[in-house]
Amino acid sequence: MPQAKTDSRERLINAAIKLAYQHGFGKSSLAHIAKEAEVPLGNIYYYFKTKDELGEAIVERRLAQMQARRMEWDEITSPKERLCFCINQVSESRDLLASGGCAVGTFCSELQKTDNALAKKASAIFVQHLEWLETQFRLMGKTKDAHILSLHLLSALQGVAFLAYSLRSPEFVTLETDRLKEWVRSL
Amino acid sequence: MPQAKTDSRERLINAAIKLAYQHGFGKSSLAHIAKEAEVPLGNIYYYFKTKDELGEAIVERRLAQMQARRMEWDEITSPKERLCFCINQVSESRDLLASGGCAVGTFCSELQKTDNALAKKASAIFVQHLEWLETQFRLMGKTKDAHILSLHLLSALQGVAFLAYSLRSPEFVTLETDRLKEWVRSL
DNA sequence: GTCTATACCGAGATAGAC
DNA sequence: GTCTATCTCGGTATAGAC
Repeated sequence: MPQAKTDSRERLINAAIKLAYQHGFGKSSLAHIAKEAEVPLGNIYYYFKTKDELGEAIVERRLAQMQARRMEWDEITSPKERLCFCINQVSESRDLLASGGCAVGTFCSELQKTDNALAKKASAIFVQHLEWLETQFRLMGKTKDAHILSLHLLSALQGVAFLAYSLRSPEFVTLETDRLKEWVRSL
Repeated sequence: MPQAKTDSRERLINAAIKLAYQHGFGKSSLAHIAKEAEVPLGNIYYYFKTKDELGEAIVERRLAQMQARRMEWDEITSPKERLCFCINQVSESRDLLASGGCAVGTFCSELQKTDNALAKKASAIFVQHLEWLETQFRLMGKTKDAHILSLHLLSALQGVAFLAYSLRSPEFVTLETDRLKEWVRSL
Protein backbone atom coordinates (compact mmCIF):
# COMPACT_ATOMS: atom_id res chain seq x y z
CA MET A 1 0.00 0.00 0.00
CA PRO A 2 1.94 3.00 -1.28
CA GLN A 3 1.43 6.12 0.80
CA ALA A 4 -1.33 4.29 2.61
CA LYS A 5 -2.21 6.77 5.28
CA THR A 6 -0.97 10.17 6.18
CA ASP A 7 2.74 10.62 6.03
CA SER A 8 2.35 14.03 7.62
CA ARG A 9 4.14 12.81 10.71
CA GLU A 10 7.01 11.62 8.59
CA ARG A 11 7.22 14.89 6.72
CA LEU A 12 7.14 16.85 9.97
CA ILE A 13 10.08 14.93 11.39
CA ASN A 14 12.06 15.34 8.19
CA ALA A 15 11.30 19.04 8.05
CA ALA A 16 12.26 19.44 11.71
CA ILE A 17 15.54 17.62 11.13
CA LYS A 18 16.32 19.75 8.12
CA LEU A 19 15.55 23.06 9.78
CA ALA A 20 17.19 22.08 13.06
CA TYR A 21 20.34 21.32 11.12
CA GLN A 22 20.19 24.62 9.28
CA HIS A 23 19.23 27.01 12.04
CA GLY A 24 19.15 25.01 15.23
CA PHE A 25 16.16 23.36 16.86
CA GLY A 26 15.43 26.27 19.17
CA LYS A 27 15.36 28.77 16.34
CA SER A 28 13.12 26.60 14.19
CA SER A 29 9.58 27.64 15.00
CA LEU A 30 6.72 25.20 14.67
CA ALA A 31 5.20 27.53 12.12
CA HIS A 32 8.35 27.31 10.03
CA ILE A 33 8.54 23.54 10.40
CA ALA A 34 4.89 23.15 9.46
CA LYS A 35 5.38 25.24 6.36
CA GLU A 36 8.45 23.26 5.31
CA ALA A 37 6.51 20.01 5.79
CA GLU A 38 3.47 21.44 4.00
CA VAL A 39 1.30 20.68 6.99
CA PRO A 40 -1.00 23.22 8.63
CA LEU A 41 0.39 24.59 11.86
CA GLY A 42 -2.30 23.40 14.20
CA ASN A 43 -1.99 19.93 12.78
CA ILE A 44 1.37 19.36 14.39
CA TYR A 45 -0.35 18.85 17.70
CA TYR A 46 -2.24 15.89 16.40
CA TYR A 47 1.10 14.10 16.07
CA PHE A 48 3.14 15.72 18.84
CA LYS A 49 1.72 17.01 22.07
CA THR A 50 4.60 19.46 22.43
CA LYS A 51 7.63 20.75 20.60
CA ASP A 52 9.86 18.74 22.88
CA GLU A 53 8.11 15.61 21.74
CA LEU A 54 9.03 16.50 18.20
CA GLY A 55 12.59 16.84 19.45
CA GLU A 56 12.39 13.34 20.89
CA ALA A 57 11.17 12.05 17.56
CA ILE A 58 14.27 13.53 15.94
CA VAL A 59 16.50 11.77 18.45
CA GLU A 60 14.74 8.45 17.85
CA ARG A 61 15.08 8.92 14.12
CA ARG A 62 18.81 9.52 14.48
CA LEU A 63 19.14 6.54 16.76
CA ALA A 64 17.50 4.33 14.15
CA GLN A 65 19.49 5.80 11.26
CA MET A 66 22.80 5.25 13.00
CA GLN A 67 21.90 1.73 13.95
CA ALA A 68 20.91 0.96 10.38
CA ARG A 69 24.22 2.30 9.14
CA ARG A 70 26.18 0.23 11.62
CA MET A 71 24.32 -2.86 10.52
CA GLU A 72 25.50 -2.18 7.00
CA TRP A 73 29.04 -1.74 8.23
CA ASP A 74 28.81 -5.03 10.01
CA GLU A 75 28.74 -6.67 6.59
CA ILE A 76 32.39 -5.78 6.19
CA THR A 77 34.56 -8.72 7.15
CA SER A 78 37.39 -7.21 9.16
CA PRO A 79 36.69 -5.00 12.21
CA LYS A 80 39.67 -2.86 11.31
CA GLU A 81 38.24 -2.22 7.88
CA ARG A 82 34.87 -1.50 9.44
CA LEU A 83 36.41 1.30 11.46
CA CYS A 84 38.23 2.64 8.44
CA PHE A 85 35.01 2.60 6.47
CA CYS A 86 33.31 4.50 9.24
CA ILE A 87 36.06 7.10 9.20
CA ASN A 88 35.79 7.27 5.43
CA GLN A 89 32.14 8.17 5.70
CA VAL A 90 33.16 11.17 7.73
CA SER A 91 35.85 12.01 5.24
CA GLU A 92 33.43 11.87 2.34
CA SER A 93 30.97 14.24 3.97
CA ARG A 94 33.67 16.86 4.44
CA ASP A 95 31.80 19.58 2.58
CA LEU A 96 28.65 19.07 4.59
CA LEU A 97 30.63 19.03 7.82
CA ALA A 98 32.45 22.24 6.97
CA SER A 99 29.25 24.05 6.11
CA GLY A 100 26.91 22.75 8.78
CA GLY A 101 28.82 20.60 11.23
CA CYS A 102 28.01 17.09 12.35
CA ALA A 103 24.25 16.64 12.25
CA VAL A 104 24.04 14.72 15.48
CA GLY A 105 26.88 16.59 17.15
CA THR A 106 25.42 20.03 16.66
CA PHE A 107 21.94 18.83 17.62
CA CYS A 108 23.15 17.21 20.84
CA SER A 109 25.32 20.18 21.62
CA GLU A 110 22.34 22.48 21.43
CA LEU A 111 20.15 20.28 23.59
CA GLN A 112 22.72 19.99 26.37
CA LYS A 113 22.24 23.59 27.45
CA THR A 114 18.51 23.79 27.14
CA ASP A 115 16.53 20.73 28.11
CA ASN A 116 17.75 18.11 30.53
CA ALA A 117 15.50 15.18 29.66
CA LEU A 118 16.07 15.56 25.96
CA ALA A 119 19.80 16.05 26.50
CA LYS A 120 20.09 12.67 28.14
CA LYS A 121 18.15 10.98 25.37
CA ALA A 122 20.33 12.64 22.77
CA SER A 123 23.56 11.51 24.40
CA ALA A 124 22.28 7.97 24.03
CA ILE A 125 23.11 8.28 20.34
CA PHE A 126 26.76 8.61 21.27
CA VAL A 127 26.63 5.92 23.92
CA GLN A 128 25.18 3.49 21.43
CA HIS A 129 27.77 4.38 18.84
CA LEU A 130 30.55 4.04 21.37
CA GLU A 131 29.42 0.52 22.14
CA TRP A 132 29.71 -0.43 18.51
CA LEU A 133 33.16 1.13 18.19
CA GLU A 134 34.26 -0.64 21.35
CA THR A 135 33.13 -3.96 19.92
CA GLN A 136 35.26 -3.41 16.85
CA PHE A 137 38.35 -2.67 18.91
CA ARG A 138 37.70 -5.72 21.02
CA LEU A 139 37.42 -7.87 17.93
CA MET A 140 40.79 -6.48 16.93
CA GLY A 141 42.23 -7.99 20.07
CA LYS A 142 42.35 -4.77 22.06
CA THR A 143 40.39 -6.38 24.85
CA LYS A 144 41.68 -4.18 27.59
CA ASP A 145 41.84 -0.82 25.81
CA ALA A 146 38.72 -1.16 23.70
CA HIS A 147 36.67 1.28 25.74
CA ILE A 148 39.38 3.92 25.89
CA LEU A 149 40.09 3.57 22.20
CA SER A 150 36.45 3.98 21.27
CA LEU A 151 36.21 7.16 23.32
CA HIS A 152 39.35 8.46 21.71
CA LEU A 153 38.08 7.83 18.21
CA LEU A 154 34.67 9.39 18.70
CA SER A 155 36.20 12.34 20.50
CA ALA A 156 38.63 12.90 17.66
CA LEU A 157 35.90 12.70 15.03
CA GLN A 158 33.69 15.14 16.89
CA GLY A 159 36.62 17.48 17.35
CA VAL A 160 37.28 17.37 13.64
CA ALA A 161 33.66 18.10 12.77
CA PHE A 162 33.54 20.93 15.25
CA LEU A 163 36.70 22.68 14.16
CA ALA A 164 36.07 22.12 10.46
CA TYR A 165 32.67 23.75 10.96
CA SER A 166 34.03 26.67 12.96
CA LEU A 167 36.71 27.35 10.39
CA ARG A 168 34.55 26.32 7.43
CA SER A 169 37.40 24.09 6.31
CA PRO A 170 36.67 20.81 4.47
CA GLU A 171 40.41 20.31 3.92
CA PHE A 172 40.93 19.90 7.61
CA VAL A 173 38.48 16.99 7.63
CA THR A 174 40.58 15.16 5.05
CA LEU A 175 43.75 15.90 6.94
CA GLU A 176 42.50 14.46 10.19
CA THR A 177 40.53 11.52 8.86
CA ASP A 178 43.62 10.39 6.97
CA ARG A 179 45.56 10.58 10.18
CA LEU A 180 42.90 8.60 12.02
CA LYS A 181 42.77 5.88 9.40
CA GLU A 182 46.54 5.62 9.65
CA TRP A 183 46.20 5.31 13.40
CA VAL A 184 43.54 2.58 13.22
CA ARG A 185 45.61 0.61 10.74
CA SER A 186 48.67 0.84 12.99
CA LEU A 187 46.87 -0.80 15.90
CA MET B 1 39.43 55.31 42.13
CA PRO B 2 37.64 52.24 43.33
CA GLN B 3 34.36 51.57 41.53
CA ALA B 4 34.64 55.03 40.05
CA LYS B 5 31.68 55.14 37.71
CA THR B 6 28.98 52.68 36.81
CA ASP B 7 30.14 49.18 36.39
CA SER B 8 26.69 48.21 35.14
CA ARG B 9 28.08 47.43 31.74
CA GLU B 10 30.66 45.17 33.30
CA ARG B 11 28.10 43.39 35.41
CA LEU B 12 25.84 42.91 32.41
CA ILE B 13 28.59 41.25 30.41
CA ASN B 14 29.50 38.99 33.30
CA ALA B 15 25.89 38.06 33.87
CA ALA B 16 25.42 37.37 30.18
CA ILE B 17 28.52 35.17 30.12
CA LYS B 18 27.38 33.25 33.15
CA LEU B 19 23.85 32.65 31.92
CA ALA B 20 24.94 31.92 28.37
CA TYR B 21 27.23 29.27 29.75
CA GLN B 22 24.48 27.77 31.87
CA HIS B 23 21.52 27.85 29.51
CA GLY B 24 22.81 29.08 26.20
CA PHE B 25 22.81 32.63 24.88
CA GLY B 26 19.57 32.25 22.98
CA LYS B 27 17.70 30.96 25.99
CA SER B 28 19.03 33.70 28.23
CA SER B 29 16.49 36.49 28.06
CA LEU B 30 17.51 40.07 28.58
CA ALA B 31 15.14 40.17 31.54
CA HIS B 32 16.97 37.28 33.12
CA ILE B 33 20.37 38.78 32.39
CA ALA B 34 19.30 42.12 33.80
CA LYS B 35 18.09 40.48 36.97
CA GLU B 36 21.33 38.53 37.39
CA ALA B 37 23.34 41.71 36.90
CA GLU B 38 21.05 43.65 39.21
CA VAL B 39 20.39 46.20 36.53
CA PRO B 40 16.89 47.29 35.48
CA LEU B 41 15.80 45.74 32.22
CA GLY B 42 15.38 48.88 30.21
CA ASN B 43 18.80 49.99 31.24
CA ILE B 44 20.51 47.37 29.12
CA TYR B 45 19.76 49.44 26.05
CA TYR B 46 21.80 52.29 27.35
CA TYR B 47 24.87 50.09 27.01
CA PHE B 48 23.88 47.80 24.14
CA LYS B 49 21.65 48.79 21.26
CA THR B 50 20.61 45.19 20.72
CA LYS B 51 21.00 41.74 22.21
CA ASP B 52 23.42 40.82 19.45
CA GLU B 53 25.63 43.65 20.54
CA LEU B 54 25.74 42.12 23.98
CA GLY B 55 26.78 38.91 22.26
CA GLU B 56 29.60 40.76 20.55
CA ALA B 57 30.72 42.10 23.90
CA ILE B 58 30.94 38.53 25.17
CA VAL B 59 33.10 37.55 22.22
CA GLU B 60 35.39 40.50 22.77
CA ARG B 61 35.66 39.66 26.44
CA ARG B 62 36.65 36.08 25.61
CA LEU B 63 39.12 37.29 23.05
CA ALA B 64 40.77 39.49 25.66
CA GLN B 65 40.72 36.81 28.35
CA MET B 66 42.36 34.23 26.12
CA GLN B 67 45.01 36.67 25.00
CA ALA B 68 45.77 37.57 28.60
CA ARG B 69 46.16 33.90 29.46
CA ARG B 70 48.47 33.27 26.54
CA MET B 71 50.62 36.19 27.61
CA GLU B 72 51.01 34.51 30.98
CA TRP B 73 51.93 31.26 29.30
CA ASP B 74 54.54 33.07 27.27
CA GLU B 75 56.46 33.54 30.51
CA ILE B 76 57.25 29.83 30.47
CA THR B 77 60.68 29.26 28.95
CA SER B 78 60.23 26.26 26.68
CA PRO B 79 57.55 26.21 23.98
CA LYS B 80 56.99 22.52 24.63
CA GLU B 81 56.30 23.22 28.28
CA ARG B 82 54.03 26.08 27.28
CA LEU B 83 51.87 23.64 25.32
CA CYS B 84 51.87 21.16 28.17
CA PHE B 85 50.85 23.88 30.56
CA CYS B 86 48.02 24.83 28.25
CA ILE B 87 46.87 21.22 28.13
CA ASN B 88 47.13 21.06 31.90
CA GLN B 89 44.76 23.96 32.23
CA VAL B 90 42.20 21.93 30.36
CA SER B 91 42.94 18.93 32.51
CA GLU B 92 42.45 20.90 35.69
CA SER B 93 39.06 22.20 34.65
CA ARG B 94 37.79 18.68 34.04
CA ASP B 95 34.83 19.02 36.37
CA LEU B 96 33.68 22.23 34.82
CA LEU B 97 34.08 20.78 31.33
CA ALA B 98 32.10 17.67 32.19
CA SER B 99 29.25 19.65 33.66
CA GLY B 100 29.04 22.57 31.25
CA GLY B 101 31.42 22.00 28.36
CA CYS B 102 34.08 24.37 27.06
CA ALA B 103 32.90 27.92 27.66
CA VAL B 104 34.08 29.23 24.33
CA GLY B 105 33.36 26.01 22.45
CA THR B 106 29.73 25.78 23.44
CA PHE B 107 29.21 29.49 22.89
CA CYS B 108 30.70 29.42 19.40
CA SER B 109 28.84 26.25 18.59
CA GLU B 110 25.55 27.90 19.40
CA LEU B 111 26.28 31.01 17.40
CA GLN B 112 27.22 29.08 14.26
CA LYS B 113 23.65 28.04 13.57
CA THR B 114 21.95 31.27 14.46
CA ASP B 115 23.70 34.43 13.50
CA ASN B 116 26.21 34.72 10.71
CA ALA B 117 28.00 37.94 11.62
CA LEU B 118 28.45 36.94 15.23
CA ALA B 119 29.51 33.43 14.21
CA LYS B 120 32.42 34.79 12.25
CA LYS B 121 33.51 37.02 15.11
CA ALA B 122 33.31 34.11 17.50
CA SER B 123 35.47 31.86 15.33
CA ALA B 124 38.14 34.52 15.55
CA ILE B 125 38.75 33.32 19.10
CA PHE B 126 39.86 30.00 17.70
CA VAL B 127 41.84 31.51 14.87
CA GLN B 128 43.76 33.65 17.32
CA HIS B 129 44.42 30.72 19.59
CA LEU B 130 45.55 28.60 16.65
CA GLU B 131 48.11 31.21 15.74
CA TRP B 132 49.58 31.03 19.20
CA LEU B 133 49.69 27.24 19.15
CA GLU B 134 51.28 27.32 15.73
CA THR B 135 53.99 29.64 16.99
CA GLN B 136 54.84 27.20 19.77
CA PHE B 137 55.20 24.31 17.36
CA ARG B 138 57.33 26.40 15.09
CA LEU B 139 59.58 27.32 18.00
CA MET B 140 59.91 23.60 18.62
CA GLY B 141 61.42 23.26 15.17
CA LYS B 142 58.30 21.92 13.47
CA THR B 143 58.51 24.64 10.86
CA LYS B 144 56.69 22.77 8.17
CA ASP B 145 54.00 21.02 10.21
CA ALA B 146 53.32 23.78 12.71
CA HIS B 147 49.97 24.71 11.20
CA ILE B 148 48.72 21.16 10.92
CA LEU B 149 49.87 20.35 14.43
CA SER B 150 48.10 23.34 15.90
CA LEU B 151 44.87 22.37 14.20
CA HIS B 152 45.24 18.84 15.45
CA LEU B 153 45.77 19.92 19.02
CA LEU B 154 42.86 22.34 19.17
CA SER B 155 40.61 19.85 17.44
CA ALA B 156 41.55 17.17 19.95
CA LEU B 157 40.95 19.46 22.90
CA GLN B 158 37.57 20.55 21.61
CA GLY B 159 36.63 16.95 20.95
CA VAL B 160 37.55 16.07 24.50
CA ALA B 161 35.49 18.90 25.93
CA PHE B 162 32.55 18.01 23.77
CA LEU B 163 32.46 14.32 24.55
CA ALA B 164 33.23 14.80 28.23
CA TYR B 165 30.28 17.16 28.37
CA SER B 166 27.94 14.86 26.47
CA LEU B 167 28.83 11.93 28.68
CA ARG B 168 29.27 14.04 31.81
CA SER B 169 32.62 12.38 32.32
CA PRO B 170 35.52 14.29 33.94
CA GLU B 171 37.62 11.11 33.90
CA PHE B 172 37.68 11.16 30.14
CA VAL B 173 39.26 14.61 30.23
CA THR B 174 42.14 13.31 32.31
CA LEU B 175 42.54 10.32 30.05
CA GLU B 176 42.85 12.36 26.89
CA THR B 177 44.84 15.27 28.22
CA ASP B 178 47.41 12.83 29.54
CA ARG B 179 47.62 11.30 26.11
CA LEU B 180 47.98 14.71 24.50
CA LYS B 181 50.75 15.77 26.87
CA GLU B 182 52.53 12.53 26.04
CA TRP B 183 52.11 13.32 22.38
CA VAL B 184 53.50 16.85 22.67
CA ARG B 185 56.49 15.63 24.66
CA SER B 186 57.24 13.03 22.02
CA LEU B 187 57.52 15.63 19.26
C1' DG C 1 22.53 58.45 33.32
C1' DT C 2 18.92 55.74 35.65
C1' DC C 3 14.54 53.66 36.11
C1' DT C 4 9.25 52.29 35.06
C1' DA C 5 5.87 51.31 32.11
C1' DT C 6 4.59 49.59 27.99
C1' DA C 7 4.40 48.72 22.93
C1' DC C 8 4.79 45.08 19.81
C1' DC C 9 5.63 40.79 17.94
C1' DG C 10 6.43 36.00 17.40
C1' DA C 11 6.41 31.89 19.83
C1' DG C 12 3.96 27.58 21.57
C1' DA C 13 -0.31 25.85 22.34
C1' DT C 14 -5.69 25.33 22.09
C1' DA C 15 -10.62 25.40 20.41
C1' DG C 16 -13.66 23.84 17.72
C1' DA C 17 -15.74 23.71 12.85
C1' DC C 18 -15.61 20.51 9.12
C1' DG D 1 -8.27 13.13 11.04
C1' DT D 2 -7.71 17.78 9.02
C1' DC D 3 -7.71 22.66 8.99
C1' DT D 4 -8.50 27.88 10.60
C1' DA D 5 -8.74 31.07 13.94
C1' DT D 6 -7.23 32.47 18.08
C1' DC D 7 -5.43 32.69 22.98
C1' DT D 8 -1.67 33.62 25.94
C1' DC D 9 2.77 34.38 27.30
C1' DG D 10 7.40 35.86 27.18
C1' DG D 11 10.61 38.00 24.37
C1' DT D 12 13.04 42.28 22.38
C1' DA D 13 12.88 46.81 22.15
C1' DT D 14 11.13 51.81 23.07
C1' DA D 15 9.18 55.98 25.37
C1' DG D 16 9.66 59.10 28.38
C1' DA D 17 9.62 60.63 33.46
C1' DC D 18 13.06 61.55 36.88
